[in-house]
Amino acid sequence: MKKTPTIQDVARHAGVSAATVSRVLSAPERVSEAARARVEDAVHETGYTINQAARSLRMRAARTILAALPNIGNPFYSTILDAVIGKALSRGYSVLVASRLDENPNRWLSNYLLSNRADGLLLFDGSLDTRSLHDLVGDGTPLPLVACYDELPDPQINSVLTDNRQAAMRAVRHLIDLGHRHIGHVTGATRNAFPNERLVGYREAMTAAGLPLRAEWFVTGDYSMDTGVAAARTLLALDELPTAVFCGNDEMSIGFISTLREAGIECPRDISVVGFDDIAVSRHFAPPLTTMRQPREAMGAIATDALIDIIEGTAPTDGPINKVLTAELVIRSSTAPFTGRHR
Amino acid sequence: MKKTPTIQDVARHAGVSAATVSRVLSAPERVSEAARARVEDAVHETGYTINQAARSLRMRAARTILAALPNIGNPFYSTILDAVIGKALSRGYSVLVASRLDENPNRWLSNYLLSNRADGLLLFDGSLDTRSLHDLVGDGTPLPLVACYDELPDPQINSVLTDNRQAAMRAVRHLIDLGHRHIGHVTGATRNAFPNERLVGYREAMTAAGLPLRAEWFVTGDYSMDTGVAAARTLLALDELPTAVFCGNDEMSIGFISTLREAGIECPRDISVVGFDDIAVSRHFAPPLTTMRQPREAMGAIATDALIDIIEGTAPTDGPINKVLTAELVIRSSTAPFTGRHR
DNA sequence: AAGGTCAATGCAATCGATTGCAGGACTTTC
DNA sequence: GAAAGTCCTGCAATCGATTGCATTGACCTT
Repeated sequence: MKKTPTIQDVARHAGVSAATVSRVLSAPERVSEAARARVEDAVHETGYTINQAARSLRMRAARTILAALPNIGNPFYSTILDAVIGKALSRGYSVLVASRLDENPNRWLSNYLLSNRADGLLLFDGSLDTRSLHDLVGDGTPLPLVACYDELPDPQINSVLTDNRQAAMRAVRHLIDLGHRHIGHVTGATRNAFPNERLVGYREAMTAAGLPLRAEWFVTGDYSMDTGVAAARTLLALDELPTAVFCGNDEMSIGFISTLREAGIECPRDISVVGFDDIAVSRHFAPPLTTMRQPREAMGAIATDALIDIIEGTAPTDGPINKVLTAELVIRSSTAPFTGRHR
Repeated sequence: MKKTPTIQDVARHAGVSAATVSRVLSAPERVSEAARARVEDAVHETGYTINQAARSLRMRAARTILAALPNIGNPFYSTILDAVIGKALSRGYSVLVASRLDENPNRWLSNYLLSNRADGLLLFDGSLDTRSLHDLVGDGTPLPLVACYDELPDPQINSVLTDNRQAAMRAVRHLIDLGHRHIGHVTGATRNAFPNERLVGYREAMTAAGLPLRAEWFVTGDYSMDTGVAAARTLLALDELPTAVFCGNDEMSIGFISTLREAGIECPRDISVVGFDDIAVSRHFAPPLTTMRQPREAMGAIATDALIDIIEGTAPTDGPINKVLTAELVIRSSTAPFTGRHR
């Protein structure tokens, strides 16, 4: 029946003013031993919890960050989000999550950020174009923002990301080292103005090894399993298959491999496949996938730390943060030495 | 440089009072055509966005719900969460996410709910015991709460869940119909006082068919792939394997099947496996998994709708909501008729 | 023309926590 | 003993939006 107690109720209980209660809670050393004890008792007795809305209004800070993801259903993002939430919690922040904001990003962003709901933005969605980002950053005081997605954004923007180009090169290099010469690529869609770094890495590795890029072995998907399936169908329609394929992520690899198998093409016997990300199932897939493991937990934690540092003004101010992480080649069973003969 | 505009700024711009601006925004029909137009222009010019903290304080409502999950990294939960976020958005609510709250649930809950950060709780985590729930519900006015997890909770608590017992029975029944008699079970841990409904369903189906429950074919995991692996190792150490196994979820099925394969036991040739949930990879796994599909999107959407109805007081008040959804048997290739001979 | 109705709008209190400023009690120092 | 300093605490303004109540004036009715 009784409403939740306010700081005034606690003050009355302890026989002090609301100001003193507030100080006990946020700067205990500025209050006498005796008063502190009485206030602490009163807090306990009344079951007081701070009203965050009032605090946010007064402090102009919500102690909340917004994580914007293209799709939480995707295990890649959900792992990162897990790390984000953990880190945010340990620093006393809550996490609001927005997903699938393809429809009206600006409405979203203002809805959350310019309205004291969230103090900063962790952006995992590369589909928001650079203009939107700049509009945000350029709006009066810069908006606390850390980008954390595949394509390299504007270096002016704070970012934490893995070196996708290097990683892709190493993945392809691995196939080349195994003796493969006919290497295809299933790319995820390039969603914004930036080049797809994994695709660029593929091209560079091929070119560096003096291998030709065959247009018919290059298929575009969207990082979903279904487009991995579609990619396999596309290749199956050809006269000649590549002996190895670098897939833009593990999900496409899974769809790709399982579709080939239905057609009698076994991996790695007939075709080697390298994926990207090392999602949870990759270890247990049949065959276990060779893949470039992205340090997802580290990504989430580092990006969150950086964002909160920016929000709290404790970040170094000499230029934007541009942290680059390195992916790790995990060799399992979806790749094997090339044993056949070309032509 | 200039701070974000307030409702006062808009009022000055439009030559009206703040009250009128507020009314234009929330009850346009109560304001004259002319004033409305001027205010709308002023809103546009100033780039005004409402300060949610102030609104929450005044309204005693945050238009935010809290989703508490055991683990977002798990694709099962992340799909539900996606639906939750979509539905919440369409009703004008934001979603705060808490994950892994095993450590100190009460601190969490008060931190979020009793402090005007969130208006209600969507609980996906069965590890919070009934006592905690009741403490919450019984605290003065009942806390808007909808539970949404595997084990059937106290019927006093609003809930949206699938009929796990029925579904488990149908899964086992499917194996029996295929001719299997030696059927094992890999169960997820029972995390609270309630019985694990999938396990109960397994037992009932077996008993109903007059089949014996062999203790050595019953293994306990925790719904992770790793415990699926462990379960397979446990069974491999036995003299005699079951010819079919019902796994408590798809992730354990995946770990289970892949580990058996390494030991030369092929699914479904040597052993049939039924999973549960129908997560995204199940379709593309090798073999594609036969499984009980839970209507995850529907679960998330219905639970969210119910919660918001409760928050807004538009829910029917005649007793708690107890919605039960039905899982669907999806037959793929991990199950096959029993062809061998027993004994 | 007086009185009544009604729509439109403004005034001012309110939500609950924070904090600059000032005052009181007490100690230190010369 | 007085001035200066220290420590603790309370007063009251403030953050920005909402809303009950009062006021205004246009228009209608008799």
